[in-house]
Amino acid sequence: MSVTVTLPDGSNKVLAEGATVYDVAASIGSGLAKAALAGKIDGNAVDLNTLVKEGDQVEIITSKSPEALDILRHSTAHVMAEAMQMVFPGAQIAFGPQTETGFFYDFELDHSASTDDFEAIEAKIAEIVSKDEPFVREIVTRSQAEELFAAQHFKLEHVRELPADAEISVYRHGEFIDLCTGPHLPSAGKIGAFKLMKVAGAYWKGDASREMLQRVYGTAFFTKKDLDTYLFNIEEAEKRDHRKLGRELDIFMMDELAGAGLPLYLPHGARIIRLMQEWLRRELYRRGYEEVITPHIYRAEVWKTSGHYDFYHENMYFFHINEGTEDEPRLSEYAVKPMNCPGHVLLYRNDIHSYRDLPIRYFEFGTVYRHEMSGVVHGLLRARGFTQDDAHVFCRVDQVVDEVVAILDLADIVMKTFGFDYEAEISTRPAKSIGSDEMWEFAESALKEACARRDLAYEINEGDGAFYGPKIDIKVKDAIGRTWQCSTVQVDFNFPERFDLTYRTAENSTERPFMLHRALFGSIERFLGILIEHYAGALPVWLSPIEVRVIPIADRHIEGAQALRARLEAADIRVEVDTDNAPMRVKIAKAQSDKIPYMLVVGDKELADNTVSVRERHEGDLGTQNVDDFIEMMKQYVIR
RNA sequence: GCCAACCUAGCUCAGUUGGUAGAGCAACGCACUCGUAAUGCGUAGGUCAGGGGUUCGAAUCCCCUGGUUGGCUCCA
Repeated sequence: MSVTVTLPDGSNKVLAEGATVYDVAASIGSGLAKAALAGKIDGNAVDLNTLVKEGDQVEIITSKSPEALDILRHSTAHVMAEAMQMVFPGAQIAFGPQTETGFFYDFELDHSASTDDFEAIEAKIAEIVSKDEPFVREIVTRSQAEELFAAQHFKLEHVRELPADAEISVYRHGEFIDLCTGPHLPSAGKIGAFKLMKVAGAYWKGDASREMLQRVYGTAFFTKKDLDTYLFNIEEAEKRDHRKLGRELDIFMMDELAGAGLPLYLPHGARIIRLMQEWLRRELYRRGYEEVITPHIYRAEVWKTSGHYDFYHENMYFFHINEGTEDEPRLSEYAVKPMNCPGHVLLYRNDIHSYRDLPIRYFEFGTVYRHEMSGVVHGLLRARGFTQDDAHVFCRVDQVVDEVVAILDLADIVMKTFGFDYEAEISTRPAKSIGSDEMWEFAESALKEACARRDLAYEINEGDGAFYGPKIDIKVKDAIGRTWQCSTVQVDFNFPERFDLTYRTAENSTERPFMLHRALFGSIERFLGILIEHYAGALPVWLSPIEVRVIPIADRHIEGAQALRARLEAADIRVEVDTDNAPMRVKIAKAQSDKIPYMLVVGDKELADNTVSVRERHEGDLGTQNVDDFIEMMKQYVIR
């Protein structure tokens, strides 16, 4: 008997009797294969003829397939668990999947493992790999599984939670046996290169109330060369880390005296943030937004009305102040705002609104403070104090879709302007929520309709909405492929209700408006952090804190350089002069590492005939230009 | 908040088994006055994150606090 399988190139291949997927793989020049047939076969040395009928389509995965690396890494995780049990006798094993960049395995150990143990563990792994023993799949009954894992309480717990009809498969590798659905490499020798990366803590089943396990991260590749490339890329990514560049380019700093997650902006950083705001403010004014300014602190009553006092208490900064006398104290409680909504809601409530006034769009560059848990702060990307480009749109039911479309439109302009690709997600009603079914249904379909109207593809994030309404999130892809949540559009049923917001209809009745929250940058600081990494610090000219640096060749050219600076400043160009007593090429090198877009070299020649020698940071020497021509060229970078 | 590691000059980092600190860059001074990615010489700079303990002696070992990093959890 023989079967026909389909190979990766689309051609068919007839399998001889008794062939295994690995025979197929070998015959097409690959050492790794996985045959998948309705989930019944995986990449082990299974005799295809026992499982595949004539005419079945069998997919063969070779080491060139995208899935292959996942399989390799998951197999490496097994080998690592095997090694860990030798280095740490009695280790309890939990789960060990592959990840985007490698794999991990969770353990419960008598003594904490640390990176100091990596050498010993890696040596064991290498030893196991060199033995090149096969991974063998077995199907077992539930009672067999319970017996096999009698000494592994996490595995045992997992076996007992498997549904009654589940097929239970285990993989043996040498002495090591693991509960696992597979697939795996044919044998451990296929692991070409591996490296343990770091240790971390992780809760069993991701549940903070369960055991804290030790998670060991590693990565693996088919070849040493691939591993080296990966490690090199990590180094490159570290070079563009916004925390490193933020310090090198004088953008922001942190001081432990100030407190965690509280960045201080140096002049360059402040400049960039103001440029971002200046640009956005113009776009918003053109689209019917009105800028407002609201307090940074409010009496606790505001937060009791909004619900934050109960729901968000542990993330807020509260303080008390004596508004009485020393003898007769009268304590008032205040909190620093963790969001801007209440201010805008109070502004709306200040007046009676007609249906004709809507939509009302209030925006604010609102700095908020959230006491994030100590373990989560991360440079500018997750800070405790940050500024949102926050806006709230109060509108009628018939305006919701149009408003959301307009917001998506603007989000698209923002992302294109800053050079980002993005993806959209719609988050729907969570288990714990307020509002009627009709409201949720209306809001969710309004968001979907808006996306459809803009031809914006989106994923659905089931049950991940806020308790007060559904939302569209826009995630930005940065230069190294990571995604960050930035823009958000949310429908809110909570605030209009709690603050009793109303408007008068054409029939002179009272109606409750819809309230949309929206932010485009999200947090300006987070957006800046992503920008810095995206451009490796070389921000677009229009956002560069210094656009031009004038470089006098010798000391006698400094005076002329200062005169040139004055001319450029008069044309609103952000310019400075390098007056250091250093050779010109040293000044050039300095300007390059400062990522200054344009360097203007001036010496005897230039000063004599009113020209500049222009050097662009990426293009290099552009030759000589008239000063007036250069000023004219720079006009394109003015925000207008 | 949890797990682990880390904190030495402004920055990047050395500092062997405990014997009371070092380099490069930056800064400052002098010389050089230079044509597109780093000129030479010199000077100064540190309660080794802070506090407590062990010890004849602590950057080094132990404890506490703060901060940082990587994860987990969280992210109205």
